[in-house]
Amino acid sequence: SYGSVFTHAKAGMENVDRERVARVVYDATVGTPHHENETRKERATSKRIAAMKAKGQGMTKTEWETFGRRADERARAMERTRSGARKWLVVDMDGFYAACEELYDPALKSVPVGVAAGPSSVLTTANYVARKYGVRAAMPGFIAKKLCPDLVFVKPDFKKYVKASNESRGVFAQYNPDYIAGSLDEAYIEVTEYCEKHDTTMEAIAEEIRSKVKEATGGLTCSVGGGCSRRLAKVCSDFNKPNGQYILGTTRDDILKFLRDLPVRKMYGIGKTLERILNEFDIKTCGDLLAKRATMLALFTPKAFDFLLGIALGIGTECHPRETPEGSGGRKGVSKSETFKATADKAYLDAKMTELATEVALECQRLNLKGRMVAVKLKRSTFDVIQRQTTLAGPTNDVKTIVNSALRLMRNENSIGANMTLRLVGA
DNA sequence: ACGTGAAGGACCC
DNA sequence: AACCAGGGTCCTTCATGT
Repeated sequence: SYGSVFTHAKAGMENVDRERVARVVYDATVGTPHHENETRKERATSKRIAAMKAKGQGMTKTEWETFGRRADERARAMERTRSGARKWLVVDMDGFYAACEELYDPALKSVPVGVAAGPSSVLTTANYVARKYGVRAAMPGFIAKKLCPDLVFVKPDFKKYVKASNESRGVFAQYNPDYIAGSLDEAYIEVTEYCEKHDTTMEAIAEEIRSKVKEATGGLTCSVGGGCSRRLAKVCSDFNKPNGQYILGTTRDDILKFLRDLPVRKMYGIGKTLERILNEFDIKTCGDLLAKRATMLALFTPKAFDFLLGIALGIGTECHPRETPEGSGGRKGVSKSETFKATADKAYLDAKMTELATEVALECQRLNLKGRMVAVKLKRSTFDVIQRQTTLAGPTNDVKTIVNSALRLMRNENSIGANMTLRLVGA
């Protein structure tokens, strides 16, 4: 199953020869430390699946019936919270970084483009020409080059992206200044009040936003999804990508029909691993998820069950995160990390860690934030990650305190495992 | 039984 | 020949103390 990250459907990749992509990825990576590490993680997942299956098989018929009744009860309880009253739009820019680069150099439009820091680092974005070859975001440059030898690499230039992002945000603010910026290229906008006040619809606003964003950015396109919750709007934003929109109805019937055949992998929060686990229990779509709710309740943790049931029913995330206790806090952390040619040189690693920890402290000062905990992240040449953390006496953003804590945490590890060869450090 | 800190991971863009 | 980011959030598990 290795490589499934790069073969699952993504906008603009419908006609890609997935077999070929899988083969090229495999041939290019088999035997590398990264591949070994992926295999290790897959084995851990296999073990987890085996434990879940054993637990399921060990349960009696009576126990299963109890889980069935309780799962039904949870579903009924969740149903009671269903409300189609809110109207959410999600705007997602199409191939954002690549599209920004094309704006400055239109010649790029007709050639395959990958935006990456270097030809061997991972792509942050691929334009739609490149996607035809199976090239996509998160793919290492050297594999992308194998799939598409003519691929043109462009280094990311965040000034361009911030500018375009601000231009698009000016449009979002017209509909709700309290929009949620998911990232530079994505926003959640609640338009319930706007629709009410201006007697309009999500469809009409989505059209407006798409044309205004194109205007404001000088030609960038975006896709818009709409629905009665952030979750549903988000999944809809991908439905007619690129340069399209899809507004889902807000009745229970509309939602369940939509979800019935929707692959679970499309939902925010379900990635490669969870997809694999669910597949093992014959769950491919959100409809399957609903049907197998008793299994979910029996085998997943309570939080995970609630999350999955919410997906299956299309309930949850109707409100702004600030309306919930958990979401009301601000920034949780500040970090800096860097990958380099793997080395065991202690002087080099110390210098790197000092540099990064200093940047973190300065960034905290700039943001007027203080931290109660310092953590370091070390990635070995074998790609396994070591994290070490320490709680401070009190909140601080003092450079010396943060640098010394980070160095102490790293040196501690270095003295235990002789010859630790690292390819990344971070604080 | 429960809160808390630490470590590891999954996931998102 | 070798080459797989960097910024985040959240959850789970385990050890530990009360």
